[in-house]
Amino acid sequence: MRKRKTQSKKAVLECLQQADNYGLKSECIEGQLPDLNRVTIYRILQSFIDDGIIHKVISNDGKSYYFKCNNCNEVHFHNHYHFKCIVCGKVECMDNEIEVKVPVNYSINDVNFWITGVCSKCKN
Amino acid sequence: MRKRKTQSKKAVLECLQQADNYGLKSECIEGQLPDLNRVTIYRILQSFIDDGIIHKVISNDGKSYYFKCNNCNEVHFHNHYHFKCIVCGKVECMDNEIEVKVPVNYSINDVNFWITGVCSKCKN
DNA sequence: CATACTATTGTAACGATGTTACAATAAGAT
DNA sequence: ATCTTATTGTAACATCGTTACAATAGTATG
Repeated sequence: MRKRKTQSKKAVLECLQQADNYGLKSECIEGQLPDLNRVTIYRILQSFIDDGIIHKVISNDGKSYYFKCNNCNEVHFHNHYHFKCIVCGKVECMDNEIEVKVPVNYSINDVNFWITGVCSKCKN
Repeated sequence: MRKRKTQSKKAVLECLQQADNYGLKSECIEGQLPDLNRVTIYRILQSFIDDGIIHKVISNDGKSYYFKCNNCNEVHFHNHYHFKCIVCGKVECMDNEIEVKVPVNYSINDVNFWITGVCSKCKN
């Protein structure tokens, strides 16, 4: 028998889908699904990552954010950045590509770019 | 009375200076200075940050790395990246600047760029 | 539908990283 | 040499995440 479709997984996935291109902290999912155990949420998130449904990015404050994958069908190489607004606290997955150059004989496996600032909605 | 020069601070600073442009984890400093208390090391590092002598960058695995400041005399705005080698595990502060563009009406306060890969020393 | 198998979940405990409170120690001004 | 207080050590706590194990619930089969 393989993976099962459970109420818990469905609920977590809905949370992530509603967040759109905004990332969610595990803590935030806990808040939205108080009936689900903390450990269960971590396990479900990890299983989604294994399935390639979501990806996890660690922010510049050391906390994990989970994103529903939209455009990264096959490859999970992200040469774009994530933006965290210091006013509303929301984290956005930005499409803008970033050109990356490393010295000769250095090779790249993965990148993790964070920009902190104020988003357009909070700028007035 | 102001800040005092202590043996402990001297020892921690030496660790950081020896590391050159490589960053150190608090854990690593603990290993090099077993006589110093864990809490003391955290406090000394924080005081160095307050003094502008070092800066702290959180890596893409969520761990803190501490760097002795070399070129960032006044401003601590880092639009360069940090490179972590997946073979030797060392973290380097890279000089290469990265051009950052954000959408209209977004403003930047800080950036945190990490690249994971293999450094030239580990490539063979 | 009833049953059996086992993936999933809840509970408790642990581990790693970092912080706080408070008493003991030591830097340095007098 | 003494006194003030910044610094340190100890213990405890906080957060985020993981592990072990028993209880629960999907789902494949009769």
